[in-house]
Amino acid sequence: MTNEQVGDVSSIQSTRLFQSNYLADDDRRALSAIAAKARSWPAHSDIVARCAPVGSIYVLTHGWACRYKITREGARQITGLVVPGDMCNLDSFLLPAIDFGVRTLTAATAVPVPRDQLQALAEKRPGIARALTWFAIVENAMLSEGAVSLGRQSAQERLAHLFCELANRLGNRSENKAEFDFPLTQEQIADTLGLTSVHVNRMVQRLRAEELITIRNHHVTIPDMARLAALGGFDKAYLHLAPSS
Amino acid sequence: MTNEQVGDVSSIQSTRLFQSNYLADDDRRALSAIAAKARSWPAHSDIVARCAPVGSIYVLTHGWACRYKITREGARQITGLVVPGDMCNLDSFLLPAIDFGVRTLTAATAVPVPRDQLQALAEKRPGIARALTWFAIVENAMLSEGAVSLGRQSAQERLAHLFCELANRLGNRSENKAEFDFPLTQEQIADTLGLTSVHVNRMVQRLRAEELITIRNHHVTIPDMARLAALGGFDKAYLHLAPSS
DNA sequence: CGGGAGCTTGAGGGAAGTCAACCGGGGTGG
DNA sequence: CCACCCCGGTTGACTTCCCTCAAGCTCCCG
Repeated sequence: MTNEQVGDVSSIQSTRLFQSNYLADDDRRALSAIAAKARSWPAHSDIVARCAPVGSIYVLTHGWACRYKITREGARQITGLVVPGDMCNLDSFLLPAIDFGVRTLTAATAVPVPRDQLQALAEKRPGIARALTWFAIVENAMLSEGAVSLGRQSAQERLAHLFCELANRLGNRSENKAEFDFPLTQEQIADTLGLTSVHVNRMVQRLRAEELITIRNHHVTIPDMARLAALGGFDKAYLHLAPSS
Repeated sequence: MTNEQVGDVSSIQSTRLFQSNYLADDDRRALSAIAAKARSWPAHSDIVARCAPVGSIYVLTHGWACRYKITREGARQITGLVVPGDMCNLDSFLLPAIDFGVRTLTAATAVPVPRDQLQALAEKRPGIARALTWFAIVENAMLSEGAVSLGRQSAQERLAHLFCELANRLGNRSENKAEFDFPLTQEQIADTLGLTSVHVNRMVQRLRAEELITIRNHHVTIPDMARLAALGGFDKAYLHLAPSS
């Protein structure tokens, strides 16, 4: 509930791309003009299948999704969580097929933006080109931080880091507290953090025992962001959020 | 030796950015015009310090470098290896300061491209804007693949994957064999793969024992790429190389 | 009320980490 | 020109974090 955007009409206007500082008003109008009709998916279905040709960039307006890859042995690694306002497959802007899949974690709605038209727009409107580059760079920064987490942090630290990141990305922090709807199962958390669901379970319990987080009804509460951030070695600088949040 | 580019004059012309298919001839001329004089660094020195303001993108022409972060506890994670032809800090195109450091691994030379001028160029020349976005997207793909490796592969698999990636990026494969100069210490490999140097040592020995790689005098030989790729679950698709290589 | 997905718990094992010592070669300085 | 030093590679013993397998539980939903 708390992180429902009131008045969200499932349109491109509610997305970070649209709200980018790099866009002028007529850039926004042009973008609105090429956005296709919003489409919805049930939970656990592919928005974009791995290596399939894709003609659109999907901008998520409702629900959660993830980018993921499957190893030969069948293990899954989630390489990025996609929350409302994010682009699912920015890479499709220049790549006709992407080597990862995008799958919904909940029922979700996304606005397709046709690649050809977006490319044409970027050609004529430097603001749009720059906004896209900006998002690619920020995605880069998140992946780099993820590499540090996967490579050099313990399971507990990774969990703390993940919850801190989401609290910031979802943007409903108030002072030192935060809470947000959180639809992931422990198995999906495991696939994000490079762990097993069993171990995630034990570590979540430990975080609970230390009163660092509460998870109930798919809703996370963080009573003391500073303490959780300290545990997870979290510094939001890499998210490059607008100063307001 | 084998991967020296003969005739490399330490200029921007030898870099992947310059050779991008997205650039027209006059884009290339404009790019050459704003590139500053090449600068050299000794081994193990910062090209860009973490969080320091940076006014240029550095395009590496000689030697190796890496992007890295240090955790609170002092552990290092290398988030990307930078080889000749690569950009060290593409992120600086839009970010006035980056939250990672770029450090040379060997003596190295790079060409600084002033950010302001590059931005102005991208504004007027869509080809340049698109080339930059392209590189950001490919960097993204490499980081995503790295996440899979860090999250879901064993030490041996990660090593095999790393050597396969480098063999492809350095572009001197011939049929099923590959060899290239490789300046990293085992500790630096460890920092790349999220391991310790002791464990890297043991696993490298195992790869050697199975005749999958030879390392001598900072030179790697891979007698059977297919076998190493199979071990590392490596598929070069994510590198989005030009079809020629 | 039954079924299933997801959470929880336990026992045991294995991959990788830690600590510590030794080796070996290339560079430096006396 | 040789001795020394230091960095990087190697090896061994021990530890620990996380995985695996397996079973039981809880809650939601039909």
